[in-house]
Amino acid sequence: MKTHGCGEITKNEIGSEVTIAGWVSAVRDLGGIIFVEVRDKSGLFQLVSDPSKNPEVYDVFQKLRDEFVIKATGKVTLRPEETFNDKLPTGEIEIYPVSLEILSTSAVMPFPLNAEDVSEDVRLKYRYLDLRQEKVLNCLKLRHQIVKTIRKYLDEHNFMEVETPVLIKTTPEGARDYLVPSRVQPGKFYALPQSPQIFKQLLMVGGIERYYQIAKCFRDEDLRADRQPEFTQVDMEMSFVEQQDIINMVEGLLKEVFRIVGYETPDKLPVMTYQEAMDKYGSDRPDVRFGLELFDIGDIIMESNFEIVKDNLKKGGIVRGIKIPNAAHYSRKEIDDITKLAISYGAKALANIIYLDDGTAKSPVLKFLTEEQAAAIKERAGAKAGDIIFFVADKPKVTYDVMGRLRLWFGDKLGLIDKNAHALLWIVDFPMFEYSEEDNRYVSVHHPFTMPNKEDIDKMETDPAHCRSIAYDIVYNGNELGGGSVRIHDGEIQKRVFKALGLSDEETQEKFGFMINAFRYGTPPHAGLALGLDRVVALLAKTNSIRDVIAFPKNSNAKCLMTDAPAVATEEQLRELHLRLTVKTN
RNA sequence: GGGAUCGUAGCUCAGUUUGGUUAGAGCGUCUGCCUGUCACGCAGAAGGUCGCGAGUUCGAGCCUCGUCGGUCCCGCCA
Repeated sequence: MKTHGCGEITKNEIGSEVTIAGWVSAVRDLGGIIFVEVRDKSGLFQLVSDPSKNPEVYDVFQKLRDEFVIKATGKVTLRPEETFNDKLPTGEIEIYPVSLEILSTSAVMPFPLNAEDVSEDVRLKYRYLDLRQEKVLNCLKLRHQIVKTIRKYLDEHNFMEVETPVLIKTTPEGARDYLVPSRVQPGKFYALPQSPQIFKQLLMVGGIERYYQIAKCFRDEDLRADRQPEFTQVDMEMSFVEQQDIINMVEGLLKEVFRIVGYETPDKLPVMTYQEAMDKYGSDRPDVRFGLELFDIGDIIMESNFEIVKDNLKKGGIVRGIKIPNAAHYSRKEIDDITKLAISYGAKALANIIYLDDGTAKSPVLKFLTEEQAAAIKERAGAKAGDIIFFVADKPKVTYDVMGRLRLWFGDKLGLIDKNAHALLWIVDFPMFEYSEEDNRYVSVHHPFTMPNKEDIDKMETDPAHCRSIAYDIVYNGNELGGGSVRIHDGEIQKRVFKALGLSDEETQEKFGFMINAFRYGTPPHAGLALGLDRVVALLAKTNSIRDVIAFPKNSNAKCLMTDAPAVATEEQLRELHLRLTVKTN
């Protein structure tokens, strides 16, 4: 139907006849002469109607409106030099069509294309029109490039793509499952996978050795700008490997992916332990594009008369501080606001010491400290006249969290973040378990199939909080791109983990029996990782919402504004599924 | 589940402070004029249950309460 894409025609085609087809992007009717811009996936091209040159198409030109679909044939000609448009790749050429056909008309657009400020709900309702915008199209093009690159790389490294089921058995632990009622088995439900975790491990038992999948995953949790109810993971698993093999493989993969946006990643990425990340950055996904590292003054406080904090430390709490340079001039209100911010992050209080320009220090906490202790704190902070230090003393989780967020807030406020930087690093040695106040038991930090660190393995029973696992995350500019672990391939260790998680033998058997059974038949050591594809694409596209890189995303209430899903089911459907509603739906 | 914020023309917004005649602007649409535009230009016109409901009032876009919807955040997300 067409010989060229609109954006593909160059001056080399001058004199030859081409046929193009696409959407009318703009009509500029000057009375006699009419200019029309045609747009397709490849770009824009200008058509001209001139009564003295191609009068046979004038009537059709006059009928054209925005977003009509048309087909035009004519010879490519050079524009008069004074009318070159240097904003367009095709700005020096045009066509006076000898034939012009309207293939489809268009209703008036509900919102202007390529305008910056159209609200997202309007765009999502008409997502099929939104996709015509260059910016949106470019996001999908980038996503395609990235997926293509990933497939090529993994294929070249002997990975095999295998599809795993979407209707699966619900699994305990982790996020809330989406449930699908079974018609043929009344009262029973499938779950949609939160990830293909169990299946990819069983593929290893099955001898696949190297597996990957661009896998849809589902989690029924409340959404955020970077969270969708269904999202895509680049899921991979390898047999006969250790942590370093996965790291090497993924570094090679990321090198290819980042090359697409013109960034050459280092051959070896930095590796930081979880503990170091928490101590220095208050986060397991530290943004290392800037400093403002946290410091510990617990030992100094313990020598002092600061009884409230000392009590806290004795109960297992910690103290972390952050130094803000040249901030001593902050007003009382500014400091109050920062304190409120820290409280909103979960702190009970935020202490500060202001180092005035005259060399003296001002703080309500100085009365608890000797001069030596105050000097030690100043030195620990690396503070000088004109700086402020802020610190929090609380349970480790709260202290890290508050100080980590405060650090990010200051990094942003002080403009310390280089938006063009690419800070990739590995976080390793994650803890195996964390205590859940809600469930009154330990839960997996990663998942229950993660291998405990050999040195810590007996801590599973004696000191679960300090048992490290062989789990790793890849972090980019303060975002978790993905994570994985070395898996347990020994049934006995697996049973000990389930026990540490407070699962009884019966529960374990009922929920994971098939897996434990599978592991009885010769399980290769294996390890894997999954990347959050939507997030990877969003970050490389420099957009802050993953909705921008998903063709048909849902809104923050998990609703599709275009199709109005989810929708009510008919009485007949419910009856077939043996379901009765406890809410009125109309 | 909680917090913040928004909802006025097809789109983006002003008007809400201090309730008062017929609710405005830009873009878009339609009509006319216009032969080198590329955000074409010029002239004119159409276009509104002010999210919805109740209340206060002589009178509500504006005040009160409720409700629905959008966005962001907390909780949640192995």
